[in-house]
Amino acid sequence: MAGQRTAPPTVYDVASAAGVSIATVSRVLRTPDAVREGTRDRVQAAIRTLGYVPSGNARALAGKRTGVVGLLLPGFDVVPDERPDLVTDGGVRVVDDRRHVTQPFSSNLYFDEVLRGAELEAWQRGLALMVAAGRGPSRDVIVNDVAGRVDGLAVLAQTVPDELLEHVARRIPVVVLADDRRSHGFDSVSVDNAAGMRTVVSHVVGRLGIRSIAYVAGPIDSPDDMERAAGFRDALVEHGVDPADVSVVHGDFGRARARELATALFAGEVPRAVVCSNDQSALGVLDAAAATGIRVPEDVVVTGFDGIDAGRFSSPRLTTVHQPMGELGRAAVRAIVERLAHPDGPPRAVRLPVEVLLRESCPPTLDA
Amino acid sequence: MAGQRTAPPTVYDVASAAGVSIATVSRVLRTPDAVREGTRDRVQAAIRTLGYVPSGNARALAGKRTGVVGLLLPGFDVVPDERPDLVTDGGVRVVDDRRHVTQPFSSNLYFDEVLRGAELEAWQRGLALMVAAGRGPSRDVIVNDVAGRVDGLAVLAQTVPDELLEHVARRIPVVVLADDRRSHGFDSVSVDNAAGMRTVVSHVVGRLGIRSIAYVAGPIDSPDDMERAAGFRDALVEHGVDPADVSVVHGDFGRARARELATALFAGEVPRAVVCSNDQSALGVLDAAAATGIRVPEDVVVTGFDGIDAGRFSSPRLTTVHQPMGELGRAAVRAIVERLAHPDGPPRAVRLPVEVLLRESCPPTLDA
DNA sequence: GTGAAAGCGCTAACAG
DNA sequence: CTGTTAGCGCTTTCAC
Repeated sequence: MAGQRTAPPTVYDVASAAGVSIATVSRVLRTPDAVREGTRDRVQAAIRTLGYVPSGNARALAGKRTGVVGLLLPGFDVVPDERPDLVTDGGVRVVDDRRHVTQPFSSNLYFDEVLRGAELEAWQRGLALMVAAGRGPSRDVIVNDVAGRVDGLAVLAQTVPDELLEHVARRIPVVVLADDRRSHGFDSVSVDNAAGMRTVVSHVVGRLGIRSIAYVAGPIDSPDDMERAAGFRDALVEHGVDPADVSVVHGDFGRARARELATALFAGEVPRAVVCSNDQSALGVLDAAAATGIRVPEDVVVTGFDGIDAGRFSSPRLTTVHQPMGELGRAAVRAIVERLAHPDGPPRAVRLPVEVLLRESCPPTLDA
Repeated sequence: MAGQRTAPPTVYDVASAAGVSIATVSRVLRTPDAVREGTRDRVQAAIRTLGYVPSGNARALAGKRTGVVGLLLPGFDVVPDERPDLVTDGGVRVVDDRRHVTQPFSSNLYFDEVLRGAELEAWQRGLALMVAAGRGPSRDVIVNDVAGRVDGLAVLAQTVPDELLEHVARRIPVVVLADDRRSHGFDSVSVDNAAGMRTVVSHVVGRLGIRSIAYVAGPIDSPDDMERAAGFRDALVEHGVDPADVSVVHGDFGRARARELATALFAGEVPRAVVCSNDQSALGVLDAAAATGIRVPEDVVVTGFDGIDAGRFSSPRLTTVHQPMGELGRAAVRAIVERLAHPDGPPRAVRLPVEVLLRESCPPTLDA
């Protein structure tokens, strides 16, 4: 049933088996109605018995379009998880997995969702999806490779250097995700970081009336962080808080670092709110609070940004600004399709709305 | 920078720009060392200035191999999540996301991991990955489409009907995942369900000395469930428990249904252990226990199977048999590559080891 | 309705 | 080392 595969049958094989020309075989596949029923049936029968599957490559070559869109993700590198304390029983490892610190974060990388969204949208439009990670030194090869096989390419921010992107953009449309690069001339789909941050902070300051605030920022070169920081400042100003009054610390978007920073912070005068530039940092702050005996939200409220899964499972559960990752993927595919339909015209930047999720770490109100 | 794309440059363009033949351009790309340095430089310069990206399709057609492997996932259908209680502030939705029942499961679908594993292995071997979901009535089209563009195809169990699979298997190697279909003549990569279940149950019966057991099974037609049930029975027999003494209830692998079943079960004589055929069911059992005031693990121990994320966050945390999903994906790509190298030879079935993770719902020992 | 023929852009002998 | 020349398998006019 498997083995012994010979050269796959081609249109020619089907054609002669059905006693027609290859053009007719092609028609049966692409425009069945343009072929007389009897002929069509014979061809289809031949296809079945020969086990014919048309070559997508030949098709793409002749048809000048591939029907495939590419998605370039940041390289997810393997994080070998080491676990202690194992016994082996009948060939099956048995591990004591209690009492370990619950792993820092869910293994659900955010781009899984982007990927699912992209796949869904591609499928709905009859397109196939090719994924690759732009990791390692072989990145150039990969990118060119993928670019050569697809009709359009979606690239997650910072996955590929601009120069490379510009190179492939001369062949196919490229849309950049989660990074508003309109200025660079690419189409882009991104999330409204500033508005999201402005909104949570408005809640903290405006609705909850908190004025003693600390801000845990991300790496200084992060475009996301810059937008969020701007939203943060806007909200402060809007509510009459002097930005100079809030203490800003720069983390690395990581949980561990945030925990250190927060521990130091809590050693001094504890602010009434800690606003974080992303969820991982916020979780680190929660860690620090728990370790220090500071209560959340009673003593300090904490907010994050991203909407990662782990924030739904933390205690207290994390108030955050949720980014619609699935939508990002879908919008990316849509953008490619549109650009394919309208090759000319100025670059477009799509902004996706975010959503503030108020959970226990910073609830709707402070009473109760 | 974007717009105004004209027909992409081809080898011919590069060749004439560099004053060489197309063969030389091809050589610069494939076997750079076979070209004199001066020539090579001129060609590379032409490539840069023209923005040349070789057509993967033409390449695949001429070279008789695509360098792409396909991965067919079960259709992840959109689960539109509806949330109540929203306010809108400055264009950003603000949602009260407290007090909701924590969503039934992590959105981390298990095949995300399979996908990541496959991508990683493909990348390491210089292959690209094409993904598609075999959903809906257009499945045949999708499958043929993908099959026509790749060198080999990995298919997640039950995603594609056998007949279709057999059809495409005549063109390219197919490997079935998570379902030992050796009997059908396909290569397969699967997980050792029976051994895993046998091992947890040995722990429950052998080490913990529990003899009053209930088993929450999955759908009767699930091959996974059958293997696990067999492992369950083996362990019982091995430890001298009469399988006829355990009450077996059939669920649907879903959390809600399991909760119902467990609630009914707990209304009668509460068993000392509930072994479940998958994690979702086990979580449902935990739900029922919590609602009924039955303590886990003091009154009843509960075990699951799969190792999904949600089991790490439940309370108590779930003892389970963890399946190496990432490895599944990697092994799938490996299997394809091997089959490509050895087209003939009998179908091979790869079995991946599982791991028992003892967590609080069924700890290593019952004292303390 | 159906067939003949010209490519699509590239690789891979085969000559020089 | 480099150029010539066949195709790879399919789509697509253009005739019939």
